[in-house]
Amino acid sequence: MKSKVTLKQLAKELGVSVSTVSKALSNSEEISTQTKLKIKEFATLKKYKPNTIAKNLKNQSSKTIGVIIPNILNPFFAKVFSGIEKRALDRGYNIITGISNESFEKEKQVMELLNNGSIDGFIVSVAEESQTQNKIEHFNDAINSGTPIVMFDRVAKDVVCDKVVVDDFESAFFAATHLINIGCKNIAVLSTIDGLSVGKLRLNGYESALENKSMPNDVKNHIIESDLDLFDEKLAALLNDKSIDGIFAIDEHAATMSHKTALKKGFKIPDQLNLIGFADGAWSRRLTPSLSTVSQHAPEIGECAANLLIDRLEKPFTEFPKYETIVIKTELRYRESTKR
Amino acid sequence: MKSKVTLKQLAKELGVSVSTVSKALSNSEEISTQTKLKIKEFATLKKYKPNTIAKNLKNQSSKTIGVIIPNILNPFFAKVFSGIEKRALDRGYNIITGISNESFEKEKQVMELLNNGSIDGFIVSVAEESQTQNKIEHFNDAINSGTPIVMFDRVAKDVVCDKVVVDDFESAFFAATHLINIGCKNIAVLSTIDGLSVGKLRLNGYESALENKSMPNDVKNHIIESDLDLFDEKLAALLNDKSIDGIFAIDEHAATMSHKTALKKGFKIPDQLNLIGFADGAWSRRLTPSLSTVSQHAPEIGECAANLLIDRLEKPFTEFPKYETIVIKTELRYRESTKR
DNA sequence: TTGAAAGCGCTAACAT
DNA sequence: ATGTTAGCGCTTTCAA
Repeated sequence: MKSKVTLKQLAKELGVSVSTVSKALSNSEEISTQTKLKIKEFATLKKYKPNTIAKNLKNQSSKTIGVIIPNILNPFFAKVFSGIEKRALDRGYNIITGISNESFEKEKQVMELLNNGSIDGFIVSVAEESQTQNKIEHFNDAINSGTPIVMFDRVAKDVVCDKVVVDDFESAFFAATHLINIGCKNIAVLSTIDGLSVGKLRLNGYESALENKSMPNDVKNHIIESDLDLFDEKLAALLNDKSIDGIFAIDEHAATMSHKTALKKGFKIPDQLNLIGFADGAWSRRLTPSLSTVSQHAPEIGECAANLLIDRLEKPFTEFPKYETIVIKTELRYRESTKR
Repeated sequence: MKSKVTLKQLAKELGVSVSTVSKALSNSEEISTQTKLKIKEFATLKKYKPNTIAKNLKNQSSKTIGVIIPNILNPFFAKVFSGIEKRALDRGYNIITGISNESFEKEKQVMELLNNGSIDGFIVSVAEESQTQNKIEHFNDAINSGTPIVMFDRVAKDVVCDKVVVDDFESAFFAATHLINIGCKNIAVLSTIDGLSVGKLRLNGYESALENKSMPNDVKNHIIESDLDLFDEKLAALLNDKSIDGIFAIDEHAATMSHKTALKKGFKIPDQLNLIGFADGAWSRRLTPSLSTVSQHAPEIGECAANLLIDRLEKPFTEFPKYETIVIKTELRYRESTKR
């Protein structure tokens, strides 16, 4: 049953030394063509598979990347994850996954668990708790122990490492400007993620857009509330005001709930009310009317992060580390929830 | 920078032997309390972390599970995945992830890549291509090489291993019966996954429900079409028939599209048309009206699969392997798309 | 061209 | 109570 063939066994059965087999299989010049041939044939016959763990121990590297994300059910992270996986596999790396569930403790626990030879580097999107409380020692610990980190989307500004982000400010600015351009006079902005860096940036982008167009930035049109039940209540109250003609939703929950609540309150979308949200899931297309969104090119973010990390891993240590922050452009997807 | 402390270093600096340090850190009875204390203190001071790779090589086990899923963007798989991750972490295992993208080649490639000591066992949901073409050698290869597999949801019936499935037949039977009970006379059934085992079972369940209630099983009300564009066309054509008063959607695409198309065609849901679909994503709640679904308890499936695998891994080889197939019960979630 | 031997970091049986 | 030694599977220098 357990058949695991080793170099040693091959060597014994062939009557040669272990090192000869090793060299032959790695196509070394030192070995004669015939022995190489013979050994290789025998190895395939025996279904020999080199044991990666042993190889890794030898090389002091695992060819594995630890990916730590807050929540795999969030389609944005799921998409980034696929991007990472794809790129990593292409470049010969495996992915070990940890899900922080937005918890600092879990994030820290998983990172410590993995940072012991299991992985060569981390790709991380910071847990909400770590970000709001600015807990970053565990990141610095990893970096100081020689394990590079690439952060994406939710980035800790005080950690010095490579980063991949989206132009949150600009895309919010652009989206809000679009609402103004199609004629909205009374735009509401909704956020349940003001604790996160990206949430703040998006809100700022919205405010700048209003200012830029000399529109009043009326705080009664703001719902900034991270308690989701409370958020839903406030939203229902706000939408009793039928003069609201535009909504900019900064996160998925806000986008979903404003779509649902507006329909329930009898708004015609997009005739009376135009709706744009930050969203990545397929569900934004599935809604009726479908939702216009700011798309973050999640798969590219993942591929980019994987490239950054692997580049750094494969760069000799002598080269001076210049950390980069790469900004991925977003795209406004015009669907049925906004007027043309 | 690269600080990686080893047992050897600790031993040297403390002037004791490597094995003393090893034993002390693993709290061996053999070592005196004071030396243990001294060594432990020093180890924490030096931030010693045992190298898992070395430990794994020694133990001939990696405490890692390879999870191969067709598509992480599918919320069902994402949920199962979280379940696996949660359970595995609790039981001290890591997860290495491979995404097959429904491709047989990729599935095979990833499995071969990992089955070399990197992982102790696999949890797999079979790629569509492997399932439709019944390609299963790569599974048997893994099993024969001593690596156990647990399959979930999409299961290869000819592979002998532990399995976790949902009672697809019964849940479809139950859902269709519910449609009949609330008064539907002219029910359509929609599937884009008739190539998959689960698709066939669900269709059978639907048919049995009709038969059981002596309803005509009219094939013109069937759309069984895996080409999605073609499916959408056929669906639009079908819904010109305003006498359709119930839809049973066997997969996510069918559920989504029937909701969207029915609204577009002017059906009042649920007054004129009752809709039930197999679905797991949060999006089914987000639709207006929200979608009644057959929920598959995805996280439990994941936890169950992880438990099965780890149980088998930790069972001594002497015990005779009795393979199990565990059936997880589904649940019908009544939402706004069906009459009460 | 081939083989012997050391070593990656750790554990554990076996001395002392 | 502590140390010596061998070995997990592989690579790689060095010797033959």
